Amino acid sequence: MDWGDLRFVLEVARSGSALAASRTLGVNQTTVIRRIGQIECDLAQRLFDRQRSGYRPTEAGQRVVESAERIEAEVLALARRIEAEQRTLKGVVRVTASESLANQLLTPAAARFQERHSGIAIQIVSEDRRLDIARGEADIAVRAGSRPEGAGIVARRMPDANWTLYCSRAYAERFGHPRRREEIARHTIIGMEGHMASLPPPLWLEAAAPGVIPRLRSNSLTNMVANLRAGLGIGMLPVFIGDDEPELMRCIPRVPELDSELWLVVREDAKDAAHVRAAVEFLAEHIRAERPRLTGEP
Amino acid sequence: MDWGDLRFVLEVARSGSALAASRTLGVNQTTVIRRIGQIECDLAQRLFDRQRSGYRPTEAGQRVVESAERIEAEVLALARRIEAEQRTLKGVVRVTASESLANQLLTPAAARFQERHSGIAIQIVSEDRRLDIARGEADIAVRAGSRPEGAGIVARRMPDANWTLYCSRAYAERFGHPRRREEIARHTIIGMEGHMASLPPPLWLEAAAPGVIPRLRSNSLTNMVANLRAGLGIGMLPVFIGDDEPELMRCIPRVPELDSELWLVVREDAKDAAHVRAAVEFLAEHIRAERPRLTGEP
DNA sequence: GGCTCATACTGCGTATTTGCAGCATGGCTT
DNA sequence: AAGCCATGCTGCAAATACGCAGTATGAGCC
Repeated sequence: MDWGDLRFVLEVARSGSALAASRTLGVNQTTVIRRIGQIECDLAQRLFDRQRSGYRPTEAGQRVVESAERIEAEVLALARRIEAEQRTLKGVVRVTASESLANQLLTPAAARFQERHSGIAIQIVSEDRRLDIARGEADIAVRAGSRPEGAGIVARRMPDANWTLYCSRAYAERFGHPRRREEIARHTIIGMEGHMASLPPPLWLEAAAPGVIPRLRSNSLTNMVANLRAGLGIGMLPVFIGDDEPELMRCIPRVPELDSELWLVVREDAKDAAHVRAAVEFLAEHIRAERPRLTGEP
Repeated sequence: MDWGDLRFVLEVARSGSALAASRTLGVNQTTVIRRIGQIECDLAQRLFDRQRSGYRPTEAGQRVVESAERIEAEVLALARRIEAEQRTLKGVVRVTASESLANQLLTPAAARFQERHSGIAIQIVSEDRRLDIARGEADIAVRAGSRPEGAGIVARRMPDANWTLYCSRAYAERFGHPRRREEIARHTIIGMEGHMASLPPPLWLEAAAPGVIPRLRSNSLTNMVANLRAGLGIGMLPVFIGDDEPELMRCIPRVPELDSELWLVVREDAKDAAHVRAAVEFLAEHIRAERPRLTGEP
């Protein structure tokens, strides 16, 4: 039995058809069918029901898929570990954060860091999914929300990022804007979607207008900014983003409960490497220096 | 990166050379070298130090080997599960026990079981290592010792198997034989080795003759019987084995502390299948009927 | 110290695998 | 209802991997 065939089983189960699987695997569709046939022969066990609409895993096939998933996780973890090690050896530091945090905090910091440490290369990566630090997808991360848990990482608390309610100046002129929590329910609310919807500030906003279902939802802060600038309603933003937009204005005074924790996360394997250490210290210093912009206080 | 190459890495690390690995893998030695070269190229990472004496894993290679070991365990578990399921579907029951238990308990029971259930095939497997029931290497096991632990199995207590001290009649005529615990130290003791050495009866014997190092040790009960019959000394045996040997005789009266627990273990996945259930019930009944032979009491 | 054995590496012919193009069929949309 | 798209399957040629035989070199043994 060839271990490599498990990868074909996994991909066919995921795609639902041999043809679709062949594309992500980068091989011909006939090859996929042949490999599936091969492993079924090796195991003397039918793993897929052949249908005109594609390949559907049998009960036994489903169990094979589950094993293949665990194997894939192991292989990916291995590849990440090796890549991370090579990165370390080459003196490269990889930093990840959400798009807005990367733009507002990482990019300026990286530029200044380069002036001082020209020998250390910095890669800034902001992807939709949270990269797995412990597995070596990145060395450093800046994360909003509660303290990151998990083995293989070290987390350091940064200044909180305060959120508040924003609308465009045009919106305020036309409709007025809420000045207190009680007035929020009379306005058009732009909600949040996805993993950010569970952060305290968006929850606070929805609680302030009970029963009101937002007609519009953003799944990223960039999109929220665009919606607010278009005058589509009122919505929550971190002050370090909202205050940067001249077309936007704060609606309500600072609410301390709307502070969101900010954490600097370092991969434990990498934290003792000299160049990672240098980057972490610099970043921590830089973010602390940005405290006024983050908290919205002097 | 081809998952199958990990198997080559694993085997080369285990064998210490590409040539030796090629034999166990059933391929040519050049193929092994080429596949190792391939995965090293894919990972852009040297995994083995080439030496005249063979391939020795580098630090990175060692980590790859550890991942490959986990993958191998997953693959083996998968293969076992599938095989166990096919066995169930074909109505085959696989029973395992140590050699002596298999001969004394399983074989006679299987013969009588066949008379009643000719449609159910019974495989009796006795291997050196304990087969992994939970992973489907067998459906039923008879185990001596403390209650078997672990997920995926159900254990049922059987009558205890009593052990006592034996010697050959020839030995007794020539040297006399101990009649009480205190007289044991004056005789030649045949000890036990390996996993059986930790069973209570052998430990009791060694404790009875403190400081005496047995000149001879057996690693199986079959071998112990042979040694005793040759008159090489005195040694412990379960009474269901010792009493069956006309050339051997008990030295001391029954000692209740020398009871060894006996457990009937069933794989949880299989225990509800009709034919497995039938075999378990029959075996339990049979072993209970053998209680006099096991305990040495009427 | 010389011998044998095991090992890694190279060149070449073969065998296996893979890709490609074409065909048939069923579901989905218009 | 009819066309379109995606899918699975088959025959043939190319690409690729494989095995074999031979060479060189170091380790272990007598």
